[in-house]
Parts: sequence; structure tokens; C-alpha cells
Amino acid sequence: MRWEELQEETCSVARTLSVIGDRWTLLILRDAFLRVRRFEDFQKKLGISRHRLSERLKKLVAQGVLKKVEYQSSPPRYEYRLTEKGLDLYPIIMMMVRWGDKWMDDGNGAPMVYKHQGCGEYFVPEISCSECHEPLKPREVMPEFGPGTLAARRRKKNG
Amino acid sequence: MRWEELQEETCSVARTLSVIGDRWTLLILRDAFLRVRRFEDFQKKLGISRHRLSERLKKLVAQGVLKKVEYQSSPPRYEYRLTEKGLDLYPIIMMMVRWGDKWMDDGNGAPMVYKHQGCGEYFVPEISCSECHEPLKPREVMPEFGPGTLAARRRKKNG
DNA sequence: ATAGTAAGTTCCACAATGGAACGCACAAGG
DNA sequence: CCTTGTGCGTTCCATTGTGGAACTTACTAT
Repeated sequence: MRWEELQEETCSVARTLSVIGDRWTLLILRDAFLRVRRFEDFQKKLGISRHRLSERLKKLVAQGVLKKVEYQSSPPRYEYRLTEKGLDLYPIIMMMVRWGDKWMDDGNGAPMVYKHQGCGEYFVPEISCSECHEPLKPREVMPEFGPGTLAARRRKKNG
Repeated sequence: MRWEELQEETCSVARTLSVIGDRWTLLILRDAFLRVRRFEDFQKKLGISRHRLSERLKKLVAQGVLKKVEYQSSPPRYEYRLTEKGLDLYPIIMMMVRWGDKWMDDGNGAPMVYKHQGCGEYFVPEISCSECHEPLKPREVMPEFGPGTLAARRRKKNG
């Protein structure tokens, strides 16, 4: 399977990976959430090659995760900002932070801590059910084939 | 920055990516959550090369995300099962599913749907604050440097 | 004997990547 | 105007990573 094929899989994990599933993209987005916006700043902070950075940013813009916004006109210069689609990656990143904090601690404690302005407390993100709002446990979740899979099967059967 | 260096970054996103941040690992783990356990089954389902699969499984076992469990003794054969550390990746994967369902729909609807056995309803995973249990929004979260970052700075300063 | 099964390993052509150097359009300073 | 600096890329090439097919090992089943 190649990169381009990932997007066509009938699987939302695969489709999401087709956007963010490489070494650099999530690090770029992490910095974007920390308000980094310009090419030079990304490059310096990340230590990614300019070549790769240029390509990834272009891809993220094409996919609607980032958008280019002009911040000066002569010469024209653009900065990269998260779109709504990009901002909506926040839960994925926060869950990665949670996992890293818990399982990849080097003995010095969490690199960052997070305060919730709603309640004023330091917190850890939790995952819950949209219907009953209870915390979700893997073993309490029953996956079933959805309409996307059924449609894909019909297409396959009917050629 | 190389793969091995990622793990040493003072950033939980980077550290998490050092484990799951390549094209294949999350697809392997997705299947592991769907109860795929054997080398041949992973290989057939994923279409990954045996070479790559062997290497990724080995890495995941080394990192404690999967464990090898003997299921027959002659000849000895092992299957790969999620450890507690691996099971705890569930929220990341579910949040990727949620994002893919929302933003990467091909017009046919979700590939899979999920029913919560706690309440019996089809649901979407939500992210909430561990303290007040309200849904989390990016703009309501204040990141601060944590003990890990402060320790890293001291180490740097003191040589 | 022969074929089949499960879990890898070896090998090689081809694709992806990192890093350094270069290009371009303009601004600011002398 | 000539030089230097800045921001954002692109080009080039040696090194690294990857896919795919064939091979290996150790058994079981016919």
C-alpha cells in the first residue's frame, strides 16, 4: 500500500493517517497549536529540512488543515494558520500528550502541564461517550460496520 | 532530527511519535484492537511487506506496546497481544477515527460505528477535563512548562 | 516422500529524506 | 546604486528507508 492509497481505504484511521501519518506532520501541527506560523520559525524550531517542510506545509494547505494568510504585501509573505479542520485535530494531539506523559516519562515529570480555564484546575484529558458522558473503556465499545463499509461492499459486488 | 532523537525530546508528542509515528504502526495497532494477533494475519490484512511487518512488531514488543504470547509449542509459535501500555493507545485511535469520520468522509458515511455498552447508544468519542468533566476546547486550555521542561533546562545550564 | 503452514530473513531495485547550496524579491543602510 | 539582510522557497546529491519476491526453518498432515 502506498501513501495515496491510504486515503481510499474504507477506514477512518487510514484516512486520518493519510493526512497526519508521517514523522513530521504532527510536530508541525504541535507547533502550529503553540502559535508558530512562519516558515522560518517552523524550520528553526523543528530542525526539519527546508525541502521537507515546504512539501509538508503545501500538503497540509492542499488538505485544508492549514491556510495561508498574507501578513505583508511587498514582498508578499504568508503565514500558515490552522483552519477549523486543523483545530479539530486538537483531541488527537492532546491524547498523544496524555499517553506520552504517562508512558514515556524519562523520570523528570511532564514536559508541559495544562490548566483548564473553565474550572481553573490542572487536568488530564479524558475520553467520554457523547451520549451518556461516562469515561470510555475499550472493552465497553462494540464496533459495527457502518454505512461507509456497506456502500463499499455494494460497489465491489456490482463491479 | 532522526527517529532515535525523537524519543529524547522534552515533548510528549515527540516521544509518542517515536513509538507510533510512522506509516504502518497505527494500522498494525488498529488491527490489534480488532483482535488480529498473528504475523500472517497482519500481513494479509495490511498488505505490508513481511520485512517491514517483522521490524515494526519487533519494535513494538521492545517498547512494551505488544507482547509475544506462545499459542503452540511445537513448533513454537507466538501471537502479538496488546499490553496495558498498548491498550492505553485506544483514546488516540478513537480520536483519529472521530476526525476521519468528520473530515475525510467520501460521501458514504462512517466506515464503522460504535455502540457504548454502558448506555446502549451509538456514540462519538468526546474529550473532557479530568477535573470538571466539561468538554475541552483548545482555546480554554493554558499550557505551561512542566517539571520535565524545567529539569531539562537545569541539565542544559549545568552542562 | 510430498505438500502445507507459520513466522520470519535475505536481497535488490527504487523511493524518500537530510543537508547544504542556491535563487528571488524586496528593504534598509551607506 | 551597491551591498547586506530577510523570508521563503527550490535544486541537487549522497544516504537511508521501503516494497516485493524468493528463500529458510521447523514442524504437521496425508
